Amino acid sequence: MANDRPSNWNAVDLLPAGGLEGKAARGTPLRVKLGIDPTAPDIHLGHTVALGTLAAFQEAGHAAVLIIGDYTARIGDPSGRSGERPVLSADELDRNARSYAEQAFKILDRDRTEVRHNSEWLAKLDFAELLRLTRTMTVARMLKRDDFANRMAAQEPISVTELLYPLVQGYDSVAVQADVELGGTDQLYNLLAGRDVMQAYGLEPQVALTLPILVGTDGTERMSKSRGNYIGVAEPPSDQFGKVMSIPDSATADYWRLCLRRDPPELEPMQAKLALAAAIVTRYHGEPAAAQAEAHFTRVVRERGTPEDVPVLEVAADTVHLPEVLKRQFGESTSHWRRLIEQGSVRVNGVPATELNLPAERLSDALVQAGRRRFVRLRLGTGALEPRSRPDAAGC
RNA sequence: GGGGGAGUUCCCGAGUGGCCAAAGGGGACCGGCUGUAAACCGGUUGGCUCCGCCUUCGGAGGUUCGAAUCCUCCCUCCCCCA
Repeated sequence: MANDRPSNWNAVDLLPAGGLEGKAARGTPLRVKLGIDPTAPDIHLGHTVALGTLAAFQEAGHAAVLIIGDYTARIGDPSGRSGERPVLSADELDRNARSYAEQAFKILDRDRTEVRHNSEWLAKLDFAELLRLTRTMTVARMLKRDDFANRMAAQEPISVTELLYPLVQGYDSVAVQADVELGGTDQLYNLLAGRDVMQAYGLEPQVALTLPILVGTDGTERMSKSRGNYIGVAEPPSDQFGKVMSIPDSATADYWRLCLRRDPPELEPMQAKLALAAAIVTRYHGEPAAAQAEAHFTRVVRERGTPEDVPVLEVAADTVHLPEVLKRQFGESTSHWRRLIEQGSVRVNGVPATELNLPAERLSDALVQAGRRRFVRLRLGTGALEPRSRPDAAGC
């Protein structure tokens, strides 16, 4: 049936040829593995490409095995890396692991997903077993892969631990007896190494299915938290909407296919992107939230209006130092806000601010806008702006 | 174990005694324009009680009127030979 066709899986590679059909012919549900290392607290749309395919296998009646790489994260996957990954603390990894699984269920069917943490078997792996594992691979084969070859050429460090990564990932496949493993195209090497490891352990090698890499909001680099070009599945609706709108037009079609597993609609670029943003927000927050996010976008970004909900900040009755107020509300430094005020991009009640201090009489209920999208309403109160204001009773 | 090289502001990367808060690029932010938080063009990009002051160039000392730049020791990393 149509569901079993690779086109439905967004697959780039499906190796070996015919392998999947062969396994499917057994008639029993396949065990489809996807591993995610909890290196950051949130899942973003980049992760959802493979998760979506895993969900598609689920729908087709196969078994989804989601591996939270709480142990492999300690090694650091070298795939696509130009340098070593920073190692997170055990606490952080635990926290991340929890939120990962939770967020993954926005895509997967919770009741039909087998979630495993690879610490379950890797923590018990003893040295003899590790040695057995390392004999399945040669250094020459390892160093042939692009990531390492490039780093060698650039005289950059490669740790022995990193070399171990593909083997350990392969060991995961042994542990869960995977029939198929999913991963981005950058995972091809690891997925194939898994085949060798399985064979060495007397198992039928898994089928490797690779998926396209989703570009981030910049439209060129792969989506990743560390590059700051990501759209998180747990982000607030209006942020998701805005971020989707910020992707280049050229990326919209891919987003439709990879994030939503749908064909892009035949619309003008702007309309297609608006529809995409709405569809993505709907998926993760529901339709009402999507409608609100779109309204917010239209109002604030397209029409340059004021949002419906503006946060209120209490300030003391003394003259208010604008940079300090902005720093309080939005972070950054007072120097940063000074610069923006100089550039005329901070408005008080719609008028560009020319002075740094705001006299008390102009302060009451003042709407302060910093740049296009940041707003705060000031309200007189006891909220003393340290350190320049003295403790006074006048405020009450 | 021996020899060589490197650590600069968010990132990459110039800078080898004062003209350095430190070139250039990337990123980010702001502005213009626009169909968007796209594209394109322009500006900004250490901090502060901000036209002056303070803190930065792996760390700690030292030389000097003055050091990212010179000296000493230490830490980290890379390469080559073994």
